[in-house]
Amino acid sequence: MVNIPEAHSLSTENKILEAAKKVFIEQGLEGTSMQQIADEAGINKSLLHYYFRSKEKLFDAVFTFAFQYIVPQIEDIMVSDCFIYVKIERIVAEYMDMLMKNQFIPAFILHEINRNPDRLYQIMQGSGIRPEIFVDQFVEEMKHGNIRPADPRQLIINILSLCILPVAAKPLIQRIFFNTDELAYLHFLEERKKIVTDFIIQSIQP
Amino acid sequence: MVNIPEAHSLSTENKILEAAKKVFIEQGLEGTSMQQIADEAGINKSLLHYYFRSKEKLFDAVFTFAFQYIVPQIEDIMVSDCFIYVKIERIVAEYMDMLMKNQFIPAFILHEINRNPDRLYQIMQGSGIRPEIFVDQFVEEMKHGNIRPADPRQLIINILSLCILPVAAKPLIQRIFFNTDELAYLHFLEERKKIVTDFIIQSIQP
DNA sequence: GTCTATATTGTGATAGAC
DNA sequence: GTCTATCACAATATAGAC
Repeated sequence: MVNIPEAHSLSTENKILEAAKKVFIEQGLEGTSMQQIADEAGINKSLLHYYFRSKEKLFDAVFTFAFQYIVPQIEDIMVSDCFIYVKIERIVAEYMDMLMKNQFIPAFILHEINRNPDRLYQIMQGSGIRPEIFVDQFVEEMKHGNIRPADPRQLIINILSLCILPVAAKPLIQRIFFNTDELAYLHFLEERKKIVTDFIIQSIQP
Repeated sequence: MVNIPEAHSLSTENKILEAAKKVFIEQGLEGTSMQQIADEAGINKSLLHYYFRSKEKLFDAVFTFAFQYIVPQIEDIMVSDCFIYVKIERIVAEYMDMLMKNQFIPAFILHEINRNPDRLYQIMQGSGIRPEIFVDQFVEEMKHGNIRPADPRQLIINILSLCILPVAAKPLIQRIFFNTDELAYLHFLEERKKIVTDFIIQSIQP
């Protein structure tokens, strides 16, 4: 095969997707117009409909990306075979790193979760996300006496809450505590990794 | 004064405000049309512009309400003179109660925080919200040796995260862990009050 | 595949009768 | 104060030339 199949086409499709990610994730479905996405991608409005049939379909592609991006990244760490306390330390650090690099995704997902739970259900069906992995791992560790007996669901939500909300509410916290200083807040989040890890580990020690 | 001034007018204005609260908070600024609000209020579209000049002005009224409703309610508990551990227990319980009764407000606020930080700044200026109260109280308790030395801002964010995110992400968590069972999730949140309180208190004990 | 032009519907907002 | 009718514009989406 000498020809590179659809090389040009794929490039345009990717330009659209990248532009749509940026604008949709920052402004939401209704807060975004097709014109904005076309401008961001540097192409014509009609091309959006050529590659994706409708605004909804384009949004679904972006939402699927964002959801799969933010949820299952940490499964690999969870099923690795290091000590549970090390796992938690790595999950907190890597998850917070990822969130800091994608600051708008948490509020974007939270908004969509509440605005359209049905779409969420579709996406979850199609993706290989397996929350049981985390529950099972914690139950296993409890059996072995490595962590204190407790509801593993509460523990999972504790970890996620402490990582996600400081990013989802960043502009507010940043203004209240740091006078909108960007670097100061990033430093605050960096310090937070150890604080959250210690916080969690202390709560599960037998 | 025998006449009840603007009795009829106030009633309509309130109907509009209540309808706007419901629709805006569930669907956001751009996700809501003036027609939806008028339908919800059972009145004509034009009346919205008669009482509030524009969609933005009506939204500002709703956002101000939601923001002032969710943020400063717990200041009173904080400045009361009971023991700090009792304060935290009461704050967690009352705050989670309030959030459970207003399930859509957290994601609504988080979305607006990211979408329009400037509006947030205006609202905060106008309201009497004083985050320093919490910082000062914790610093004071540290001086007296009642709680372990730590960054009070991290502590405040820990408490808020553990209370807010489980409500903001309710439809997702509910589906994953409880198969969308409403009562089961409310029970889960009810149990959570004690878990979060113990969690926090353990982390601040000297 | 990419563009221009256009169809069509929905939006926020206003004018004016009552 | 409340309604009907209507404006001006922006939105998604499509048709058709190239």
